[in-house]
Amino acid sequence: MSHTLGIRQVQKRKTRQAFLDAALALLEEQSLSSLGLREVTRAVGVAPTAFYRHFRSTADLGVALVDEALGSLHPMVRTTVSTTGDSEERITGAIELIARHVGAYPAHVRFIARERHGGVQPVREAIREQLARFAEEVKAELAKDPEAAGWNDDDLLMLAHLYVDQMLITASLFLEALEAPEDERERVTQLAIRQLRLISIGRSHWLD
Amino acid sequence: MSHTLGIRQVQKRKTRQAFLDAALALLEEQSLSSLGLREVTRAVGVAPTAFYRHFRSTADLGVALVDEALGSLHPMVRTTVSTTGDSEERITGAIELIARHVGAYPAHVRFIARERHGGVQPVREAIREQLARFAEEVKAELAKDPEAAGWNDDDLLMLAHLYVDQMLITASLFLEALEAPEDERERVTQLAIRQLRLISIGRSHWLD
DNA sequence: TCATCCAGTTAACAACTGTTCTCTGGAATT
DNA sequence: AATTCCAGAGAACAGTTGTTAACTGGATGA
Repeated sequence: MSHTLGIRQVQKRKTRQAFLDAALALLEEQSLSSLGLREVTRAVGVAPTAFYRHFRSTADLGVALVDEALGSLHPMVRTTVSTTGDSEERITGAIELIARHVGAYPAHVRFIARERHGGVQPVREAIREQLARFAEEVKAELAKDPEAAGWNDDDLLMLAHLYVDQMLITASLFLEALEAPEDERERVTQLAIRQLRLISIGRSHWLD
Repeated sequence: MSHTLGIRQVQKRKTRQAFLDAALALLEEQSLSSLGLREVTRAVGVAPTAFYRHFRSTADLGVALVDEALGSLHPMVRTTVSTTGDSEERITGAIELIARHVGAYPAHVRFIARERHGGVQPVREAIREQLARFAEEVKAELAKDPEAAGWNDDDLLMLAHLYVDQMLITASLFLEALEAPEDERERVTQLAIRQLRLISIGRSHWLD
């Protein structure tokens, strides 16, 4: 069942990845709606027309970037939410995971934060879908927790969305603090932890 | 102390406002970093060079738009937070106010949501400053509430930021639901109310 | 071995961009 | 009444943009 790719397909994949990498780099200081096709091909070191062998448009490339940035993140979210242990441990664990991820893939995080409300409709839509999937997955994990007894589906999804949004806000804060001194990042960490803690408290008294 | 403006200054202000209006309209389907100077002057019906009489660059225009969109909003936020009454009444009141504002100034709201993490640094900075001011003001109002007894300054500011971010998330959801049928907007309203309610519950048990 | 395929190239297109310098005509100042 | 000021116009600049068509040459499959 192994699927050995020919030289041709391997080369094509490599070029395609070069497009994604170059675009992501260029998008650190501009939005997708101002990203030019020629700009990307120039950065890759390839003729402008080669672009069309891989993408219909820059919007199409943007959608591919959304998949790259968020597609592989679902398992991580699931395991993070479902981790057993003290509520406080889970909070600090989640925040540290976010901090680590932002440190490892800052350009991806920046891209998602920027284009979530950006000027390119298909990309906004793709991000919206992925975040909705995250919320559904978080909801499914929350439902397993004994604390979810008595909660209805709507309220669980409401809480899940709160967590997902909070995750993005925190990621964006870490991104801004990336180049800042260590104590600024520590400040962000403490802020994020307390916000999550307050939500957690609200959660545990929801049915009072 | 009345300051009557001459014909010249009145006309200049009018043209400047025309630039802001035209730009805001063009920004409904693109980001500021792709907004061209000529594009704006064409929409206003004026020569490209006239732009420089009012703004140094499109980034400069963007900063002016931030002030227009958020500058006049501070009194509204203050009075909303400080409104007396049942906690539940204050929540529904705040959400309805947001819904009304989004309905009245959708382009402004879209602009802020889009450029908060957008590709133009001075504009991001201007938005960040305004939101920080909002948080400080919300914090000041929260501090007056008897429920704030025993809270330290850091925690009050943490809560204030949570409210401000939640305000933006809600506004963005209303924006997406603007053209949608009435029941979708009602769904958003109910979601926002419950999220605010959960935060409010967390707040009241924070010191337990 | 030979015909087919197809990722990437080359050349050309009309249209667009930001910015400069020079000019104009009516408002503002003296 | 004479002078200064200045918002906007006009023309020109060198570069840029997306998209088309026709091509090349090495990998692929018969």
